[in-house]
Amino acid sequence: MSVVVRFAPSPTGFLHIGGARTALFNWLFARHHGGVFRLRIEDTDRARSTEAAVAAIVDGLRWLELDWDDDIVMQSSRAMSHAAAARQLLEAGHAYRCYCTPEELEASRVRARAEGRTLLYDGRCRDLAAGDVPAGRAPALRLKAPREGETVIHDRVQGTVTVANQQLDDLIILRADGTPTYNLSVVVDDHDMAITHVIRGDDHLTNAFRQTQIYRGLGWDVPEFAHIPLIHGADGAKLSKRHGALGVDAYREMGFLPEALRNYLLRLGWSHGDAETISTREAIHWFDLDTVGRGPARFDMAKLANLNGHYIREADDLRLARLIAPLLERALGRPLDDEAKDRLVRAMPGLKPRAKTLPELADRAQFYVAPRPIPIDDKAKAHLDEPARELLRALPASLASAPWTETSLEEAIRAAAEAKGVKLGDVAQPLRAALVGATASPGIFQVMEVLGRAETLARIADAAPG
RNA sequence: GUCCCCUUCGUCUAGAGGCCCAGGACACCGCCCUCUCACGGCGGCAACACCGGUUCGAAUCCGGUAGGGGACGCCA
Repeated sequence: MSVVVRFAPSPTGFLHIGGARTALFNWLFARHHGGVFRLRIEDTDRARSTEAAVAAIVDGLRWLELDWDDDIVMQSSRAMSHAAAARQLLEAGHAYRCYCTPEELEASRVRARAEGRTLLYDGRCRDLAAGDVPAGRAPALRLKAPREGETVIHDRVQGTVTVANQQLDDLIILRADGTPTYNLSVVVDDHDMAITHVIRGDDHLTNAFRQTQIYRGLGWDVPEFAHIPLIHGADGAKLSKRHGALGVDAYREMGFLPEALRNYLLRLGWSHGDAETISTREAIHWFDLDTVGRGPARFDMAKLANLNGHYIREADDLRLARLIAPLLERALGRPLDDEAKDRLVRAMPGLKPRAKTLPELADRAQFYVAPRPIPIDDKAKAHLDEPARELLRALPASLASAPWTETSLEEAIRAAAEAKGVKLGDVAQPLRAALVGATASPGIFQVMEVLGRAETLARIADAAPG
């Protein structure tokens, strides 16, 4: 059987991190099985759905490089099919009209809660006699759910889960205004889109039972379900929007690479032996539902940062230079010229192992492209006392005949230090202070090579005039 | 309240009766490398929620307890 899966977010905000993981799992499952990954926007809540949110979701998926197949399906465009299914259910006797008002229903829920009773709908409109139908009220349509027996789902992640039908009430499938509700829309759309596997968050597990009843009422095959555990915050509570869950755009702005976020999300609730850094190729090759864990996982920013550091080190120099250029331009308040951009690319090998995020990388790179005289922080200034400046003033002469490469510069400066009877560090730290303006940086000889002879000598002269 | 699910180091996890007085990764600590800071290498700290049972033998199977989570909308 060929696999067809979907990611079906509701456009009420950004693509949050839990949704991103759901999308990733669906995408990996489809790619692993050579199947189809579709995107459906569940925009039937007209009040809360926005076009901006649709754009944010699409942007988020694109940034994560989770490409979908076929056109995006807007759920709102499928109202006719939903209504037809509702009609079919009504005609087959699997649904009935309910005249209770939302206010009445809410009131009985409040009462039930206060009295410690079940909050389920009691089905009072199920067998309404024609004479008892309230006049002038538009009815909602409810599913006539089985009252006895049990409903069982065979979940690819959660296993076989059974619920007594007494625990499942008659859910509304069509609102009084004729629009379909979530559970009906999902079933009809998944059926029409030929979805074979429904992979979604754990919070939908109870919906799976109700949806199973709808499938049965419609006489359709039930797809396979896989309910993956939710991601929790550091405090162990559900990582929800109101709990400060962030959108993937926020992670992007924090300077995480998409491949790092993908790898991190993948390892949350899924594993392949001891594998930690997993390429997308490997992920597609290895991923399957049966190895997804059952317990919720807590989000750990430190581990994400570590993984991001790994992917920064692996990333292409030009790509990284392009990613941080805008950050540097903002910090410097002016555009970078070609020489500066080129310097950034050549500096990247030395910069990469020293940053875990893009802003950090930009920060560490700034001295390479800052205009002279470069600012020197207090700790660096401490390395520029008079004896140190004296050492610096002698350097240009020692460097005069050295080819401007990292290795020859190192040779020349080591020789100069030895001749003066000082340790290499006694020269290197003042030099670092002069060239970088700070006490930490990539190897100082590499810094010199990247800066070039003219810029290096000029910065030395700035720090040790005379 | 009712129903469902979950429970291995602080965190993510390996583990599917003997390979486990529990392995890896992050974080933390120490050492090494070293011109600084990182990276890297080496080492350390640290967990089978609890109680019963089954078995020659249990992290792994069964039961209970405790804790955590999710769901109960004319939201999705």
